[in-house]
Amino acid sequence: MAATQDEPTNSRRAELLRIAAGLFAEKGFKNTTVRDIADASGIQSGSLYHHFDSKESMVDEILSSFQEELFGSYDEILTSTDDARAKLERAVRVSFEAIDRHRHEVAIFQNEADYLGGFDRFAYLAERNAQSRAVWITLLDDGVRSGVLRSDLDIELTYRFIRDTVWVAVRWYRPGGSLTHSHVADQYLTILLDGIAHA
Amino acid sequence: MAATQDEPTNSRRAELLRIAAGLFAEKGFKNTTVRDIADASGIQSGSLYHHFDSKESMVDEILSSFQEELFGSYDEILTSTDDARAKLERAVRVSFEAIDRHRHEVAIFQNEADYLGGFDRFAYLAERNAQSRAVWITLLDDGVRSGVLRSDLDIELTYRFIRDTVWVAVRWYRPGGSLTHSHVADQYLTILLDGIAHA
DNA sequence: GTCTATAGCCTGATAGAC
DNA sequence: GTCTATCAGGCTATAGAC
Repeated sequence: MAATQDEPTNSRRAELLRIAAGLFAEKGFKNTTVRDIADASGIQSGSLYHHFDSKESMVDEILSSFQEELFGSYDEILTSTDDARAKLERAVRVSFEAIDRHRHEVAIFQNEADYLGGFDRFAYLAERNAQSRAVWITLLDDGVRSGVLRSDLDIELTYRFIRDTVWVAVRWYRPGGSLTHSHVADQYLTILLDGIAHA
Repeated sequence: MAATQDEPTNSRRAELLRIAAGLFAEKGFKNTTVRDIADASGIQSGSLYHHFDSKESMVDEILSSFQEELFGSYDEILTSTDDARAKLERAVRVSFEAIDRHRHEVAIFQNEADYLGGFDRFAYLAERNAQSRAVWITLLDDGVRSGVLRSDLDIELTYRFIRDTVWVAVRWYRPGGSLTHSHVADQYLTILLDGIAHA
């Protein structure tokens, strides 16, 4: 996992990571060259290595700091005193919010986790995946137990459907467009909880 | 779009495409080298060029022939005399069946369509995307009009949720595993139509 | 902190022998 | 139809000047 630095001379570094994240999200990690990143930053490729060890270090820092923030939000929900349905709704809303605020990071994780996960350095991605599964399964189990959710659900499949549908929205959601993240979350929760069939 | 050849001396070509499709699906198109494909086929990389013009031609042939088959199935559903709900269910089932029978092709389309779509040669991918949207929007509109589906749905968002959730299953579905494609389709249709909340 | 220059490797594709 | 050998270009990363 990447080291988190303090803030003094940090702004240039952060700016470069922001630019790299946009390119990684748009074109893919392997498909983005250090020259692409340098061009977009207005410097030469060699100069990037004054700031970062390697291209891998860049994506590592992008992903690990994002994950830290996201799982902080999940933990807050799990330890709250809300009922099962409210927790589930909050988890969905927090996820769409993350897409709104960190779409590059989400896209990179969605597209590259499988590939990067093959390297020792990125083993934490698989751990985060397991942690995320644990969060959703807990929420769903609580929902069924408390009678908020139908008891005939295949919990594992339901988890996969929710996870996939929520995160894959990063492919088309654009912050600042005509759709707000909360409208998308509203519509999604309506469909998820009550279905699309006429009652 | 790639030329479709007749069947006489075709089996070696088809075998090589099958191997390439597996690698493209697993590691990504850009990330799979012609040497990878050659190694997996037990030949040298130079020999591949006796069968194919380029790596691009290989993925072109893989994708275009798959799309042809898939859209044939959609057309059958659209022109059938089923009612709106049955058509929607059939479209979902046909899609999960496609994941079962052609998961490499589906995975490649899901992962690479954005990147490949940038080349003239792959412009048909965007057309197929628009065609697919037209199919689903038609089915949903018919559903609302005939009273089978709720009238307060945001049709465009509903379409995206269905499309995404169905196709993204290719990331975890494995043919021959403990889950059958029809079980997955059943569970998915239950959630989609009636929701996960206790009635 | 950025530049120029380049090492060392991997890539897609070609040419000609068998 | 497959092999060997190779070209030309692109890649990450490094070294040293400024």
